Amino acid sequence: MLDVRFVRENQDAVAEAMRNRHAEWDGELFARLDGERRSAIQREEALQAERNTLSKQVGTLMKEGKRDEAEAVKARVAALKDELAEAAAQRDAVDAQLRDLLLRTPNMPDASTPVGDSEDDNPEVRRWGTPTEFDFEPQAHWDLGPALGIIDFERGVKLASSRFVVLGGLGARLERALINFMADTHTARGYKEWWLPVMANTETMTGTGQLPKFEDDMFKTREDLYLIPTAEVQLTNLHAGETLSAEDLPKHYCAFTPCFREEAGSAGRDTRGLIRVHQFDKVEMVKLCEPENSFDELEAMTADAENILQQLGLPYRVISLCTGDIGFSAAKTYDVEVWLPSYNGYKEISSCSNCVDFQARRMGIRYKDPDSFKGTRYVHTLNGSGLAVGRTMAAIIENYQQPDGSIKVPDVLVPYMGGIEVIRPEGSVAGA
RNA sequence: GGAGGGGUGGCAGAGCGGUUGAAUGCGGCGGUCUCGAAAACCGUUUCACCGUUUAUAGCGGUGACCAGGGUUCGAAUCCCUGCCCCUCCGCCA
Repeated sequence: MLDVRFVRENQDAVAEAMRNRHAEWDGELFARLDGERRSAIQREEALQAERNTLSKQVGTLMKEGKRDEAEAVKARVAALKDELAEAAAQRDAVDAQLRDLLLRTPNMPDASTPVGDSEDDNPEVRRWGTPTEFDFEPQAHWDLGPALGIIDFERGVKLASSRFVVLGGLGARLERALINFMADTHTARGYKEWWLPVMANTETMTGTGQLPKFEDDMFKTREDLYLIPTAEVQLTNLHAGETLSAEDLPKHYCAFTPCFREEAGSAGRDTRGLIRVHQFDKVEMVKLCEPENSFDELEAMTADAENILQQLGLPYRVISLCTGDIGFSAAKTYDVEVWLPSYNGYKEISSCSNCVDFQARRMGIRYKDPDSFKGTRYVHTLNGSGLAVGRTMAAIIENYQQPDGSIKVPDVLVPYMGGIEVIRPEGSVAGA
C-alpha cells in the first residue's frame, strides 16, 4: 500500500507510474476521497471533543450535587448523539473507499525499473552458461517423464483435475532431493528455515498484496482460508504487526512449501508438463531489512537464486522486469530464467523482488533504531524463489537427458538421491 | 466435542461506570552522587490519525486496555457476538 501522504503530495508522479504499469488509476477520485476523508474526520472529532468536555462537566456537577444542572448538560450531549453517529458513518464510508482504492493500487516502480509495455521489453541483465546442445533430437520433459515412469499426468487428472500431476519412484525422490538441496544450500548461506501453514487468512493475504485484488487466483476453503500461492505470504507475514529492533535486521528467511494457484485466466498457456500446474513445490526466500540496504539485499538474493542453478549446472539468464510486466507489490524485480530445450528458450524459474515498504505498510512491520532516528520506520520486504521445484525438475530432465532417454543426475544431487547417478526407465534403475 | 477460567502498557500486575492513557513493581532512558562502578535518590518512559507548522520539533484535538457491536451524558470497567489462551474430560495422526 502506498502512503496516503506520499500519494497526496506526488499525484503527478503516481499517475505517471500507473500509466507505465498499465494500471488503472483515478487521480481525481483519490483527491476527492482524500479531501472528504479529512473533513469527515475533522467533523467527527470536533463533535467527540464537545461530547467529552460536556460529559466531564456532568461528572463534576454530580459530585457537587447540582443535579438539575447535570441533567441539563446530559440533555445537550444526548442531542449530539444523532449528529455524531452520522458523522462517524460518513467517516467510515469514505475511509473504507479510500482504503480500498489504495489496497488495489500497485506499488510505485523503482527508478531503476525499466519503462516498458510487456514482457518483450524486459532487458536481459546477464547470462550464465550456454543453451544446452544435443547431438540427438531432445525430447520434452512431458514426454521423457512419463516414458521413465517418474511423472504421471493422467493420474494427476484422475485424482484431482487437469493441471495436477503425480510423481512416482525416482520422480518423487528427485522432487525431495531438490527440496532438500535447495533448503540446505540457503540455510548454509544464512537463511533461517521455517515450516509454515499452507493456508492463510484474509488479513495475511491482504498483507502481502494477494487480496483484495487477486482473489480469483487462489483456492479458498469454506472457512475463508486461502491455500497459499507462495511461501512469501507466510514468511513475510511472520512479523506482521510487530515493531522490530534495528539490531535484529536484516532477517533472512527461507521455507519449503507447496504452492497452490488457480491459474484462472491462463487457459491454454503452458498446458503441457510441469510448467504451469495448480500445485507445485517451491523453496522461497524472504528478507526484511532497513530501507538503506534493500536494493543491495535484492542483488544478493538474486545471486542466491542463481547459485542454485549454477550448482545444478543449468544455463540461465537474468532479466529485469519492466514497468509493464512487474508484479503488483514489487518496486523492482529480477526474473531468473532457466534454459528449457522444449521451449527453445528461457523460462522463468525464480522471481526476486524488492517490495520496499509497500507490504510492510499493509502488514505493519516497523522497526526502531534509537541511534539513527526517532520513532519507527517501516522495514523493506523482499522475496525470491529459490527455486520453483517443479520447473527445476523439468529443466533437469530436459537439459540432462541422454540419447537413450535416461536422465543424468546433476552431481550435487547424487548424495540426495542416495547415490543414484542416472534415472533410467522403470525396471532398469541403476543401483535400485 | 463437553465443562470451567481468562485476555490491561516491554514484562509482571492493579483498576471493575466519571480528570485513568491507565496505580505499583521490574526493565529501558536521562540526571544527581562517585576517580569510576554498584547502591540510593530525582526525572522520564506507547502508538496511530486530524489540525497547526519549513519540520518525521513543539502545541491542540481524536482514537486505541484482544476485535466488532450495544447500553449510558460518560465504558478498561456493564451487555452481546467473534477470535485467541489456560485447566479438566473425551477423541485423535
